[in-house]
Amino acid sequence: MTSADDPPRHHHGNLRQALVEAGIALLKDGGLEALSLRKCAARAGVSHAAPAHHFDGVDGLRVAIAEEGFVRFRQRMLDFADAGAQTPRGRLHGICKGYLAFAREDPALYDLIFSFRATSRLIKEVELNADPAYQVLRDTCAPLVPPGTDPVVIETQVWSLVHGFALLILTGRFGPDPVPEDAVLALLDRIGTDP
Amino acid sequence: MTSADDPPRHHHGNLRQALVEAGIALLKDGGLEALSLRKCAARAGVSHAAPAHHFDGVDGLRVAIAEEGFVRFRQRMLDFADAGAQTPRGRLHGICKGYLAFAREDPALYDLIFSFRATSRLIKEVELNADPAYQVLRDTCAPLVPPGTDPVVIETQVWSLVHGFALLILTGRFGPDPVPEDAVLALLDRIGTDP
DNA sequence: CCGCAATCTTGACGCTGTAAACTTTACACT
DNA sequence: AGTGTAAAGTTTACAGCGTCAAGATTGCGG
Repeated sequence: MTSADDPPRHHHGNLRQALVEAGIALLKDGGLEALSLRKCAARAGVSHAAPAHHFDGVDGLRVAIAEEGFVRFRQRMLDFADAGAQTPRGRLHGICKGYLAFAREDPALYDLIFSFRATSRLIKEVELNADPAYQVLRDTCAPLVPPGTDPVVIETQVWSLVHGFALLILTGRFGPDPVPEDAVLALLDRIGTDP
Repeated sequence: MTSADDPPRHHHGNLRQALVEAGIALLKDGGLEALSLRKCAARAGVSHAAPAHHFDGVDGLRVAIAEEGFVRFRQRMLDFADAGAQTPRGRLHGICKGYLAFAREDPALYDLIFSFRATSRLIKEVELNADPAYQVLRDTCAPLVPPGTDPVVIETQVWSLVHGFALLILTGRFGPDPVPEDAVLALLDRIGTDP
């Protein structure tokens, strides 16, 4: 358990970080299936077994990459929220646009961070890393929750809508046609309002 | 069935179908990562290279399993739609419940059919197999499209919402808590209505 | 200065997908 | 009926993968 500001310790400067970045690069130009321990090791200039000293197998590497992925995911949402209108609705539009931007800019990394299933033994650790990103969504939804309504209702509606839309884009459902993003934003605007 | 010491048969009754079913069984009890050509072959009682005569590599097998998966997916939606109230809203509730039922009953198969990305060279073939299932959703949405509205808007809203919710369930986002399905159905009921 | 633990390397094993060469079966044609 | 050919299945082989064990290297604390 090394903290972030430890000085570079042994042979390689910071192999763990180098391996994570190598993995992110592999994802970016080869998709989910291109990610492998041996290729990360090769890209970092170390032997194929070196990563074993930093991660618990390939699953450990995937968790570590997801940790970094969630950091970037959260930042992308905040970037867009801060850039738009500083109203509750404005910020909600922002995080949704950031959500979609991240999915489009780095689809394989997006796939990776959402590739862990409830049945996985890793899910607890992943959720810990994911929580700061989810908190951004919760905080943005909070001002829009009508009195007497469970916040989970609003969060689930927003989240399902945007997450589903992002996945449909990634699966190519809309082809080369202009993506009906306005349809999603229109429905988003009705969440939390009185019918 | 063949007994143990039969000479090698060079014509399996319908090996292709047997391999697809073996693959679906593998998915069901081992998840996406448990699927392999060699295990399918072993389960079908055939040598490891036999599948090559029926599928174009492991990707071909995945496409073939997805084809069968979409058939079952479509049927599950129709089952639920036919079982509920025979009104436009009633049928919409039905297909959404069927959608979620399928995802919960066979999560790995659900993962598989939505695992193909827009950048894949297989996407055209997969979309062809997927279209009958998507058509069910389009047909169900059709009566709910307000005059002057592009049907794609309504379809995208319904689809994004339900697809996103199904994925969030699979990723374990709601934990062992009762899943806020009512929240999604409530928003679903507002799609296609005047604000 | 010495010992030790962390780090990295090498080598090996089993599993995977894939290709090539071979054998057996089914069927169409003369 | 006999034959030739294509389809279907087997065997063998090879490269890439994750993983483990054992050995080498490094840096730090006693």
